Amino acid sequence: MDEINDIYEKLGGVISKDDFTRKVEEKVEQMSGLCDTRTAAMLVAHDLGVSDTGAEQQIQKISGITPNSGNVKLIAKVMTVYPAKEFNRNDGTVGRVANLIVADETGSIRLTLWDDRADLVKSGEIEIGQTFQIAGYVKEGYSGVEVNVGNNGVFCESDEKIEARIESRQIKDITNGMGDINIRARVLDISDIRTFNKRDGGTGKVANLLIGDETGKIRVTLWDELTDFTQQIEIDDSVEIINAYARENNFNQQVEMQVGNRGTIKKIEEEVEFKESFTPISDIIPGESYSISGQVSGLGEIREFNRDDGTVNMVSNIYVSDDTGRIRIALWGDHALLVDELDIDTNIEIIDAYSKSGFNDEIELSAGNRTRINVR
DNA sequence: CCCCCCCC
Repeated sequence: MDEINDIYEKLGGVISKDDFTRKVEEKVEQMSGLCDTRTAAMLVAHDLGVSDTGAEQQIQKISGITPNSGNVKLIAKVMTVYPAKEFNRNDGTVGRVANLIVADETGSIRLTLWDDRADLVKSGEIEIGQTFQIAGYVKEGYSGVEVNVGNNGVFCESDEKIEARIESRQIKDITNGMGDINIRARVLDISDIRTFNKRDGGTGKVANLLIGDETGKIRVTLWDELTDFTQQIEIDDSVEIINAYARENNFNQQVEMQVGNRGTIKKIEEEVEFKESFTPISDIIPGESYSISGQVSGLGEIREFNRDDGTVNMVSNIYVSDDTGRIRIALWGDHALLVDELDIDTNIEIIDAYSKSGFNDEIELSAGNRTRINVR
């Protein structure tokens, strides 16, 4: 308890030493181990209206934290808790590390807890929604600026009311290599769950969503347990994704969002707006993905064919016209069956079809399994 | 780490 003497001295006798010690012990108990004695003493002093306890430092708002902020003190709410991990140090001891995302009213930041503090994650004592007084040092981590809290830092539950803000990115601003992406968006398409063999011999699961906001749309890849989420949502639901990262896909060079074991996705009540943008048929050039809206102006037959790998598929061709032109659409797989339901002049939207130079060097659209077709 | 861009 000697460590709290200097704090008691600063109180100038507003309380007896015994009462102060008792209050500190109560505070430690209240915090159920989430607070060390010294920090508890500072909180008690603060409760008594004495804030000049020598360790007071201005509370830093998260939006103002930069890689050069050094030691910072903040009060923030836990938004995401990642599992604690153990690792072996060179000296033979076992280190522990855990990450959180915390937020205040100005933004969010990654918090890295070490050793004893990481153990609080492992023991389940840190929950989403709790608010903490935090003191740590800032450094540039592999996915951006983060606050590190080791054994010399402060990590202490606080009853301060924090209006936490997770800043959502807009889809148009997502670029290759970006990390810690938070986004709210509308679900436009949901894939089946596929399984695959991992390099290490295990089995993995993968599923995709297409999501959109006011600024665009992007494909999202969900891995392993997160694929179950595709069973819990429907098209036009809105979702919030926390901590995704963006990577360029290596087969068509599109930037996609990945949600791995560090990310979360959940349904939200707020409805995110999305408006499909349709390209005039005359503006279509080969090698891109397009959405068009028009009327059916030609109908072909369903045809079965064998692919090189021996599998059987089917295709039908239709033509669609708008005010600017007319284009052939190849409907692949199940889409081929649609010709039986269409008439000339039926209004149709072909969404996310791939353009290429086809038969007779004319540009055509391929409606494959990532294409949606609306008939109205 | 996973996958459509295939037909005549």
